[in-house]
Amino acid sequence: MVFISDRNARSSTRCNKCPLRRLPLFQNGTAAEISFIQQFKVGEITLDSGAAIYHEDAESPHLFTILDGWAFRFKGLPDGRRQIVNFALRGDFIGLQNSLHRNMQHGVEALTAVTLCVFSRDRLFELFERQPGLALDVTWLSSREEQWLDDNLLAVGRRTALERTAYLLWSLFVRAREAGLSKDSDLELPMSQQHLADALGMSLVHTNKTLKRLRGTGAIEFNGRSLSIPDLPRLQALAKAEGHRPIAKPLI
Amino acid sequence: MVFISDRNARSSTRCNKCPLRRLPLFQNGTAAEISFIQQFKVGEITLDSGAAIYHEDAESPHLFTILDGWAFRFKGLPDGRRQIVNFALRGDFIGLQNSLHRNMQHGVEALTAVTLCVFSRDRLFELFERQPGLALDVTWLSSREEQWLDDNLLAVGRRTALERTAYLLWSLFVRAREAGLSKDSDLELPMSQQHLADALGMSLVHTNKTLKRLRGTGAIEFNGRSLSIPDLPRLQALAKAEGHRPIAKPLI
DNA sequence: CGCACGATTGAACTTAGTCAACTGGCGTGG
DNA sequence: CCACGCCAGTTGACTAAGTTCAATCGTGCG
Repeated sequence: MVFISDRNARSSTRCNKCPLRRLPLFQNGTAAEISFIQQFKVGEITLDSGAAIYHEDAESPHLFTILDGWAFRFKGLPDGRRQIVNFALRGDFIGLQNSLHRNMQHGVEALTAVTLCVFSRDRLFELFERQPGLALDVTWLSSREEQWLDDNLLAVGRRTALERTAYLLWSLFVRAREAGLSKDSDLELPMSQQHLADALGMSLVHTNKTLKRLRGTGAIEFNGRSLSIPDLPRLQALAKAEGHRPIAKPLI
Repeated sequence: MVFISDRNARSSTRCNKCPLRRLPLFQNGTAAEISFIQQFKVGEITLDSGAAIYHEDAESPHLFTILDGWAFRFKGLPDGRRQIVNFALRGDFIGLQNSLHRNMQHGVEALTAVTLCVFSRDRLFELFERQPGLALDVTWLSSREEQWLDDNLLAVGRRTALERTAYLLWSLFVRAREAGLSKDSDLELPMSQQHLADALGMSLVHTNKTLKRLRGTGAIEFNGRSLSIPDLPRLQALAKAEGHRPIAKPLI
């Protein structure tokens, strides 16, 4: 499924020149760490929109960091119902679960064309042995992902449709802005309303109507896939979201 | 808040004699690892049912493994709505998020009286430096917790009330059985219907009615807090759950 | 006994899902 | 160029699911 690009064909991004690390969102990392990450990196891969990064029940020998593009993680029920569990964008590390657990039972799909840094699962233990700081970073990332899931679970389980939709758009905007993907209060979202519905745990029709209602509040403008948020605090209030404190995250 | 028992007052359980490790659910661990865990362990603490293990916004210097009893992890909205994000029982490691992230934003509460092994957050890095195998175990546990959250999110977002309730009881039973807490097909559950409702993302009334409907299918018997599952595969089918493959987990 | 608390039930109401039709943009083949 | 079909988005009407309100039941306990 996953095709690893030939490193000789086109040289992949050097970790010490990684464009992501320049963002304030990410920690600097020591020279030794960056050099280790470079060795840990097996190559780079580009996938088209809609391609499977992980299949829902296959095992994978790779871990990835998203260098560019959007993806989403999902789980499905046998009859086709699907829940998008989280979105992932550049800088996000994915695949820990798939690598650590035989039966991963969740899929990851490219939402746009994506470029991924590819790491070898087999060398993960080596990373833990030789770079305890990086190992702690991996764990940090894992536990932050867990926090996101907590947030999403709270949203899906206890927020009303309007709050939940506001929350999703608010959190996507905040994350995208940190990743340098927004211009002022504008953001180009890559997902269809069906994707949003699958993330919200609502039907497509109801998602559509809720978006309309949300537009009606004036908190957002949203036509096609262009989101604009004239009053972020108000959207946050509608979402009943707590303030967001930016923290520099590790980048692997 | 948290009171650490005096190790001199009453000797705490020795890790090399930990009663949990005898369960097939847990990996054996090498002598060196167990001895390190013993040093990592600061003490033991017993809390009454209803006590806060972590507050919803305080920072804590400790990590815990549940030695005995049940707890639950939850997140709340300002107006009092609450989502139980997961239940935890003996052998479960809790607090990684709270220790790694300043603003943890979720609480953990004792559901029954609980006994906890207490670890010092400050020594976590030492663990990563000196015991890469244990560090990987910590990460493994974290990513498995993440998988549970994925499952719960799928359940809350996409399963019907009946499926979702069946799923919750099924997964609680399977986990409790592995932890040696069930007798045959019987299990004493420690939580009220309000707890179940908060975990299911449903109202108390609807939870009650759904439980009645579920009893009506004959898949479960459930009076008071005694759950009995005469036909586990049928409950699993009602829950639209995939089979469960038992895997020995690390114990820290 | 009276009270507290969790469980249970019925009824009215609100929210969300389903079905079905329609719109508008965009690309392709005639 | 234009007709056509496709697909995502939009809308209304109807149905199903879930919440809220309110009352009742049962048990354990001071």
